[in-house]
Amino acid sequence: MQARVTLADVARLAGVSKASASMALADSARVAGETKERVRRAASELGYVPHAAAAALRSQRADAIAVVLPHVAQHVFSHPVFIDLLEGISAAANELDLSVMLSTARSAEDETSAYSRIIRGRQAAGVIVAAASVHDRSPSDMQRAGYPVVVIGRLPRSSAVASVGIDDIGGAKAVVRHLIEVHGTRRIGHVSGPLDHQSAIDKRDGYVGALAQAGLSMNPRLFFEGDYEEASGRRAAMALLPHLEPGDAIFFSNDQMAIGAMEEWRRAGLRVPEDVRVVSYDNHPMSRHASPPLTTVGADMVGVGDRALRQLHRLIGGETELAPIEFPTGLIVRKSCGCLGEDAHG
Amino acid sequence: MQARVTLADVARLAGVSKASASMALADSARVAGETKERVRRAASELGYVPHAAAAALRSQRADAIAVVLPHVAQHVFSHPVFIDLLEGISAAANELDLSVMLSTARSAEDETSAYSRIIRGRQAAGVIVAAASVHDRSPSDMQRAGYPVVVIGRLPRSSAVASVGIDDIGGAKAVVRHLIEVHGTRRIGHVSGPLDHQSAIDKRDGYVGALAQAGLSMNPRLFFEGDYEEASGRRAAMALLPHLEPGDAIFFSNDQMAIGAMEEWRRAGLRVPEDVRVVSYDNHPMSRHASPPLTTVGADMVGVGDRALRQLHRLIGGETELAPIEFPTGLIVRKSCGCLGEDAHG
DNA sequence: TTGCGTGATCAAATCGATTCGATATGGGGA
DNA sequence: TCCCCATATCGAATCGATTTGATCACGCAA
Repeated sequence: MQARVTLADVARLAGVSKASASMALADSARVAGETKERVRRAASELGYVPHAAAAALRSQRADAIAVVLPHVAQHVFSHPVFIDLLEGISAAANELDLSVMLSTARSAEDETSAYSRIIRGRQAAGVIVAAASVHDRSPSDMQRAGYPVVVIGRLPRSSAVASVGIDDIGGAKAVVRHLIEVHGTRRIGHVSGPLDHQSAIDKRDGYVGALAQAGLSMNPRLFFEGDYEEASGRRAAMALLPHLEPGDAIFFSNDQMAIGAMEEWRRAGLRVPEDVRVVSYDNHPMSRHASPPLTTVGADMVGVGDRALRQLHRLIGGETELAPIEFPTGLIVRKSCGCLGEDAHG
Repeated sequence: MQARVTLADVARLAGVSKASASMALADSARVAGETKERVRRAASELGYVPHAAAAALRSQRADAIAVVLPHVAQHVFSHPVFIDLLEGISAAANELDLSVMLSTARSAEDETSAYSRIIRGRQAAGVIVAAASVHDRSPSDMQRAGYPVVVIGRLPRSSAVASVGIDDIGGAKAVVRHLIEVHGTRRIGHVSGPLDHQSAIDKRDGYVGALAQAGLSMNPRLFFEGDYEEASGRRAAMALLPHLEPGDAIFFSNDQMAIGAMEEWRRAGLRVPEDVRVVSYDNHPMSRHASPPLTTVGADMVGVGDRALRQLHRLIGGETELAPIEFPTGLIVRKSCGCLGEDAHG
């Protein structure tokens, strides 16, 4: 392994002091333009790469941010959604010259220790927390302690933590309204996500709201609390089956549960959408290939990741009191609701 | 933000010097047991968390590793596969008290700069590179420069870089042999991945090998080089269509292309597996829900990630000349090959 | 010619932990 | 009683960059 090139080497080659070299590379106004040029040339000639730890130590700031995925979130974000988030975060981080640390915690203790190690050890200047449960106090604790935190997902209005979320209420409303207005459906059931998660709460609220606006009310027999996993969709399918009447529709709070349920129903001889209409949420890549292709609700998760990182960057930069950001959703109409126009190809 | 607790504070509370405190927390044999205990108590009482940058600077080693996903790999690993890898890496890293940095590069220049920033800046003690192209020199360059590198994916035998891969040759052979031996198929085509990637090369070689062993040879009209994306599966479907004869089979080198192709064929009135048998590779979650469910080849990608991290850890620890590791694959028989036994549920 | 102001450069302190040669302490043997 | 050795602890140097008060050089005005 070749010897490290240090700032002292660069300074020596450029014929200036370490101080000037450092300031030159930081493009400070205190050094003359000609000197800057000379230092920069020396640096690139030697292939100088600053030692991140040394810089971080002296300047007391890290050029990395952490993405924390609490274990409770592992199934809240579907894989593709999480990849999109990471992609958005990572691209924005590249642009802002920040490194991204990934921290997945498997248990609750791991979680606190991961938080501590990363934040208090100053490995990262701030944290993006993905999909915390509404009971999770860590984000607000950390924020109160003065650490920059951005939560991905909508937060209860009372929270003071910066967040970048999705308008799940609006998304759910839109897809339920589609059932009511386009298909004239009047009995609409719901398979929710785990109701200690804001996303699940919001989708349920949107669903209830859309019903109410149409003068309908929800039928408790057509409600099932799932956990976003496919298996719970299958369970929901069986639980709802005895109460389904011709022309009913079910709104699943994610695609995976809808897909599991549809397979279960097909096995039971039920046809979608002829016997029961189905709509869902997430626009998971799989939803396009389901049979029938799912009518669902999507959002720009890459954009969410991007904005989350930028918000965090502003917090790190000293800004405070950032208003929550909420991304809009888009209705993706396919066949499972009873619309025939679009093919799986679309 | 509360003031940082530093090692000096801990030492003061414990009534020892910084030196002893440091050695106590590192569980060194040079400090007495009773002292260790006192220091540990003081540390936990104050909530001491060591400053990672300071430790890294002095000891000249980082407690983080980097996962680099070159831009060329973005579509080589499907999302679920990549998530599994990350999960394995991340879990093992937690266990070994290492942090994980994620670096995705969008362009080739970004790539070198990302490598440099992370490695030469000593942010990470080593790197796991996912799915480099066979033309990518960076891994071996870095390895030659003395940096610990583990590549995920099989490498050409000549390479001296540590790797953790999948036995794609064996996997491809197994699934093609299934077509030959169980279904008696004699005309078997192949839609490969991009042939500058080892995984694509290996699957093609496995396919050719299985044919040869059965005394069959490949028909060039039934070959198509795709790029692992669904759209290229669709293109392959159209390109192969005119040359398909009843009873033919096509081996797709990943599930996404197979799914795209099957949809295209269905639209053209072709039935799978009645008119054309289909097998593929990856055991993507979607493959189970395809219609018909895909017969495919899977591997333990979480395990691969885990082993990759552990190999890297050994390299960092000074071991050298680690033999390449190759994970076995498993054949997952569903309906697309013509087998009827298993249902999508399985 | 001298003095002063300004912009460029420099030397030295600093960040927080680790490391190692030096020192203190205490017990056992002569 | 005295000395020596082993063991436990300590002081100070160190990692590499950043930062800031101090110094230097130079040009211009008096």
